[in-house]
Amino acid sequence: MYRTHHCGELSLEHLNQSVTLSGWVQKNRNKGFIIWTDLRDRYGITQLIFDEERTPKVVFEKAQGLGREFVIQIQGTVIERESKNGNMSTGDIEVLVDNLRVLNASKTPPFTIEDKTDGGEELRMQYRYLDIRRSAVKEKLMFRSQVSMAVRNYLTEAGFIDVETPCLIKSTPEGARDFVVPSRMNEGQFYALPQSPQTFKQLLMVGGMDKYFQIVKCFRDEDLRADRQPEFTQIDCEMTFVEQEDILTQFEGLTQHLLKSIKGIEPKPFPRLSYEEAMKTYGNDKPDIRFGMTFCELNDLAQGKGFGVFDSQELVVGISVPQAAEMTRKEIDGLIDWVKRPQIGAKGLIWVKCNADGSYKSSVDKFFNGDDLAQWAERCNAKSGDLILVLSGDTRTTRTQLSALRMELGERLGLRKPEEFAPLWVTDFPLLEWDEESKHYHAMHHLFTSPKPEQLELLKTNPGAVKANAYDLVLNGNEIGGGSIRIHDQALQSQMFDLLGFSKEEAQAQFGFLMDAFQFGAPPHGGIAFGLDRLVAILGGEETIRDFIAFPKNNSGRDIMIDAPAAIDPTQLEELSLKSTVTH
RNA sequence: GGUCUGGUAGUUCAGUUGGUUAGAAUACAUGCCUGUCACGCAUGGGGUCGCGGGUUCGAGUCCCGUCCAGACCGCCA
Repeated sequence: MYRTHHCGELSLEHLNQSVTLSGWVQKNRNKGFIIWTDLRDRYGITQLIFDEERTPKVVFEKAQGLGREFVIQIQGTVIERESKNGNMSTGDIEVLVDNLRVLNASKTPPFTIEDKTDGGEELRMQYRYLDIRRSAVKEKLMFRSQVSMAVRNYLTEAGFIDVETPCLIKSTPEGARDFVVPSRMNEGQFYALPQSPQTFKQLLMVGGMDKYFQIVKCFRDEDLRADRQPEFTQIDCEMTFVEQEDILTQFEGLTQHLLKSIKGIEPKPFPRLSYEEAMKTYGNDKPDIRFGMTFCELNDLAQGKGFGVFDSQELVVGISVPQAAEMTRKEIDGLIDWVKRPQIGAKGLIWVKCNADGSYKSSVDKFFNGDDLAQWAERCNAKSGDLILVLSGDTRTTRTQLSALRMELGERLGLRKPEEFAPLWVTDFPLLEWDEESKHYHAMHHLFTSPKPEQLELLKTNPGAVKANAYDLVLNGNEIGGGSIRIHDQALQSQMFDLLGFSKEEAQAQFGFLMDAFQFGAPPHGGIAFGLDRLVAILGGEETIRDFIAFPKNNSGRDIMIDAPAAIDPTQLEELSLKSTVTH
């Protein structure tokens, strides 16, 4: 038997008991006459003691040879410490070792296995198995397991059935690029890995499963970010005989359950914003509503006063930054440079200081007098001591730019508090978006999203104005879930494919199976999918998902531990009917 | 596809206007140490300054290219 106890459980209750422990050597403190060894496993750390007088000589000598990360098994007696350590749960006791067995030696690890490791990102990824020994990573993985179990429990309780859908499916146009897998048995043909199990879950509804969920890997071959991996996990859900309201209620319930069971937050109804309101108020369809600085449009106040920059623009819009009037000229110039960076791309930034004495000082004093600026301040709900920042330009771009500025300032001013959670629904997304490049509409959510039923006529005359029964769940400025009521009518689905630029033949070839299914009594249905990695990271108070994934890929989509992707053997290529493109 | 930041000891980093033998901390090794827990003290080993080219009497430092990593924009229905 390798152990009678783990390394996190011994206390004064176990005094004088003989115990067997196994684990990793965290650290040796060798004082010559006495050696303390911290023994670590998943559960904690227990201090071992090797003593010149009390430990058998052979064992004491063997202990001299222990290095960091050696795997050992010891047998010994639990004794009370002479000097206790209040900082650790096992700090009252130590184990006086009688017997020591080295189960496996270890090379010196390339970085320290500690909470505050000295290891850089790349090194930690290369030796991820060592990184996982650190409580920082280990606890994130355990946290993820906790969230995922809470999701399963809630959905199972609510009558959802967990069904697995295939990973080897068919490549589809629209949306993200697919990862493809060559088929050996079908020469020249390829499977694709699913970007989501979308069509399958709809077919499960046609199959009468009523309520489905799956915690499932999805794959998208697109560029990565701190919150984006090429393979990621979705909580994928679908329900039959539901309207939008039913879905929102059900999954607001799930999210509240998670907030309550994981973070102890009492449930409150989630605010709802239409897409239009979100764009107008926050310039963003995934607003962080933990802080204010909402947009105030100033066109009527700022135009026609002789300031040419404003007069010619579609939108003049500002935010009021609380208590920022004290900013120095240099700091404000810093902000101006920040919005002028290519990533943001603003031409400039107008500022108005609302001074404590009630006066105003702005970068456009030549064009606007105190009364004008007072009106701006009133519109922006700016109080004395606040700083108003104004951008102008075409509506879409300007909103995006001001939103980026708002988020940056929220970050800098410490308003994006990780332990505060502000969920909301964003609803009434446009069904379609015009794409200049391809000269046709593409689906804003996805191909199977239902238009608002009352707007079916509008679909024929002005498709761009049609709203969808689509909704996103937003948490702290991140989209953590999105879904829609689906089309279940073959004719309407066909009309959509048409609008999206599919020919009848293409639609039949790509989605014939779905159109067929719709002709055999497809029920009304809808659903939602949550990004589990993101959800877990945000609940954990972070926005980088990487450490919540056991073996993540790097920025370039590589797994540097196993060194994938990699070239494959020419014979393997031949077997797959693929020609080698590598020339030697 | 693009923008920005970085690459110097096992590791994390410092390195001035270009100038002698490239430093610190930590890790590692050896010795000492009668209660450590970030133990302490002493000694020691450890460097192709990412790679290639250029400027210069002289390059870790300046220039060009390239590779790698990270953040972001595009992209991600």
